[in-house]
Amino acid sequence: MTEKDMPPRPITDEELTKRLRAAGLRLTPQRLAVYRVLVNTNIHPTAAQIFTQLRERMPSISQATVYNTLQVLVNEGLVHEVGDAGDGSSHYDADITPHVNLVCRRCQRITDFHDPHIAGLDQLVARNTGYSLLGARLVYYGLCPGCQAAGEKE
Amino acid sequence: MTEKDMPPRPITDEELTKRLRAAGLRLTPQRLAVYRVLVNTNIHPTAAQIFTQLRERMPSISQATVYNTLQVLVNEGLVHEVGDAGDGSSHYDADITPHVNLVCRRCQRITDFHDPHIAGLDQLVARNTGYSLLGARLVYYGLCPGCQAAGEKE
DNA sequence: TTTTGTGCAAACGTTTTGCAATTAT
DNA sequence: ATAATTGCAAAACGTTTGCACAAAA
Repeated sequence: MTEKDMPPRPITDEELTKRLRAAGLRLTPQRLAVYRVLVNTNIHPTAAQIFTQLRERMPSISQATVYNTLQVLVNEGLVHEVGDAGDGSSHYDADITPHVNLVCRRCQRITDFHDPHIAGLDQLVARNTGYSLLGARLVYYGLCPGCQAAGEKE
Repeated sequence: MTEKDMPPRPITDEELTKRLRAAGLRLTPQRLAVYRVLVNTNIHPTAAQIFTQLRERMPSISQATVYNTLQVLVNEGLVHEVGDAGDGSSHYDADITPHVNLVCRRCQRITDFHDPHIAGLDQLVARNTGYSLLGARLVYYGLCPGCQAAGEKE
């Protein structure tokens, strides 16, 4: 078993708190909750999905707070905005390492693809364009393997 | 003078018509006009910008037609949707060759960056994810050289 | 105590839709 | 002829904002 197959060490609230503080943000229960949802999911949720999920355990939270908080987290670089996945609303990702997002046009699911070459692209762009880069949004659209198989049957 | 420095051969209506027909689309003056605007600009306009520009020479065109047409062109793969550039609306690009879009967070301008490695990334993703790819949206955010210089003065 | 964030509701701007008239094939 | 596209207006949708109150520093 190699390292990449190991289950990820769960990220503690302590760690998340540290990151929020390091970004110069005030620590509110809402902020921590939004960030925690995003860190512990792999579905790349929308603001509305985060709001719905949080409301169960935090019934007083408002939609505006979720939107505002996401804006703050994105501004501080703690979270990436993946953008629209074809459903009209923006999706978010707490994985801020260089990687590609894959959007399936059929099942609308978003997955990650990590590869060392992607950091290389970042460097290539920075070196050749003169931009000082603040972030990237690398998204491919297509049909995931499952939906390709399903498509053949119909 | 190398080929990449040569002025691009202007794209004729004939050529655009051929592409629309090849995609199985009916040829309407509105469709050709929207496509022509997109092919002949490098500003990666929004639907609203295209609408405003077209209205000068085609006063009867409606906003809905521009939106519908863009949807059709994107669906047929003739045009790429770059997405939101931080201004709340979606930008479009008639250059469908593999390339990166650079969005300046300060002046909001979008430019293209072409490099052979980008087609390589497409292949890498296709090979390693099992997706059948339909399109890509590769966007970097940052400060363009001009805005970096301007920023230092303020 | 001062500053920042929250929650609510209303507002905003972009994009989509229903439908009758028009146009492309 | 018939099937698709247009234009208009209205609607829908995601997102943002103003403001009074609450909470964090």
